[in-house]
Amino acid sequence: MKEILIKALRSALGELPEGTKVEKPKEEAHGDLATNVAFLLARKLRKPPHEIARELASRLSESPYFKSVEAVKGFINVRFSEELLKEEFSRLILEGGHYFKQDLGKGERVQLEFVSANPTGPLHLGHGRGAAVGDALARIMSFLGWRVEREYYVNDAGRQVYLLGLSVYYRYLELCPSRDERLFEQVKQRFEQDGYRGEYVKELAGRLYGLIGDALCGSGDLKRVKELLLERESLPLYYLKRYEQKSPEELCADYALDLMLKEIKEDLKLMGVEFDRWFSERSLYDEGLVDEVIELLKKKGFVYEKDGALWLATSRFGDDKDRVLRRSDGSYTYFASDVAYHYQKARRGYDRVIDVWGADHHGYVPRVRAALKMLGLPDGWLEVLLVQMVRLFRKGQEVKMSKRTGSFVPLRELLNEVGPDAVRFTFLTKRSDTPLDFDVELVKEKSSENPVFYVQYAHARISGILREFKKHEGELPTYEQLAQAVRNLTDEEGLKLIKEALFFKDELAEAALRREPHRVTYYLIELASAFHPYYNRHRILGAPTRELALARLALVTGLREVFRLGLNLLGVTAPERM
RNA sequence: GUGCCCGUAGCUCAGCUGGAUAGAGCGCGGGGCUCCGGACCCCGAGGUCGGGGGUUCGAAUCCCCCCGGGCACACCA
Repeated sequence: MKEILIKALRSALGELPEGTKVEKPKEEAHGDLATNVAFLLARKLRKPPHEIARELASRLSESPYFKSVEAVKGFINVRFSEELLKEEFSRLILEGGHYFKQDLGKGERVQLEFVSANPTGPLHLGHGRGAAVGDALARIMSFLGWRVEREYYVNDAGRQVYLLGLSVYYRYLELCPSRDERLFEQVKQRFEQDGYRGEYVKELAGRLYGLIGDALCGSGDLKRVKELLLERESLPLYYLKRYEQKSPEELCADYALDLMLKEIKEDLKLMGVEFDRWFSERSLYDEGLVDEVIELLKKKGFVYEKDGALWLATSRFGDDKDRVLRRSDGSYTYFASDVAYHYQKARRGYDRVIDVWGADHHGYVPRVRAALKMLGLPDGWLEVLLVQMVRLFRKGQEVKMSKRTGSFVPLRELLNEVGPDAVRFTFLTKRSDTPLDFDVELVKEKSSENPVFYVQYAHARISGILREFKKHEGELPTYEQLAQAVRNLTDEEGLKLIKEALFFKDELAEAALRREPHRVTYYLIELASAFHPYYNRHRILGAPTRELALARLALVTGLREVFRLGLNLLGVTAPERM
């Protein structure tokens, strides 16, 4: 819709001045669209804005696209002509959701990395938010012409993974009657310092014990362990491949990783989120990429040694201080693998990379950006979308979440109780950089009052109308017939609905360009809250004349396309009945 | 202490690359189909947009200061 006005302005003015805006006015009285060009031209033309506006308005009013063009206090307010609206809407009926396609991405290859939670525990609410936002954005962007790849970065290396292994090992030993007590005490001590205390660790240990019995209780017969696992467990066993020189802790870690990752994949699948690629951090080490990138940075002169550690001079590119790549004990930091990871992404040839991170990682942004700059990547190449924390409430009481202490609400629990649609939609009713208070009880109890149902209901209701028509007449009109029938729509409110529906195109574009999927959510709620009153006031099938009935049928058919596409892009189902 | 995010109706939040009279849902009070789906609709009450300065034709929106909350500030992630 905006495009139509912009084109008209261009043909009247040529190049539009910097800062030209076309927007939907808040006030309906100010037309369908308004523009500020007159203000911007005032200085250059040395004429008062209202005068320019008046001249421009009279020129624009010649266009058949507009019913009216008014100049008010310097603004130019236009209203689309009925013919244009109906014509566009006919196209929408004929083309379906495809009508809203636009090639904004121009085939740009963009990688979207999101969730990427450590596989050291089940996904919780915060991860769910990241999943909802990342996936919706992926859907929206790929609909609008970007070539999007979804990726999950698996942190399967490093200290956290070791601690997971340690924790499982400890819980496992607890279960062993024949354990070596001295060994147990030693493990216990380490566990009590840094271990993961969640219930799920006990479950992992219990399952392991069920599989391998006492095999790891003493000095540990690793070969026997592996045989038992292979024999009895149907896991991907990706991590258990090279077990020979591993410690019991490492073996436990690998077992836990396989299992956790499987769980995580199931959680996400339950939510309707699928990734194109699960990228293993370990593989970066295995393939020598960490060393390679450090070597490269060394050559460029950004790496130095101090206190036995290897540092990257990130402060030269906007970071607060330099960062360690390799500790004095020879181990690598997560930062090192992260740099390698992004280096690897760059080598894959993406035009752009979008990382969706939890806001608690925001301090991390400058150092990664600095490293990318050193590697010669352009400034805008990496976009980081920070998703704010989800604060969890139960009956008005905040529940502090921590994997270590094991107190958190698993995503799975919420998905089971509330349903994926409500969960996803709820996460997308907030701008992602606003912290979100999530009262579990409230969402559970109020589930029927959740706005998601309001929107889905609109879709189901229309579907019901179509069913009804079919029941009486045997068959629905063809899309061609409906596209024609739109012309006979006479009521003012129906035309307003048509207009609202067509504006989806602009809202979608905005959502994609600004990386703000929640705009789609709000749009849909608004469209639904325009549709429901209409339904209540106007009979569709029972309209005074058959002509009008068909026209209204065409109207709701087009609306249904919008609801269906919109919900779809949010990853929410559009049910035929509820 | 330093940096980032947030502060809008009783609650949860939109609106923020400046635009015309600040919105929605929930909650609260009152009402509505003999009819295509009542998970709906209609009416109402409810605001110093945290506070104060500044920028300009115009500020919830941009800048500065202050207050309040969150997060981050490791050779942890």
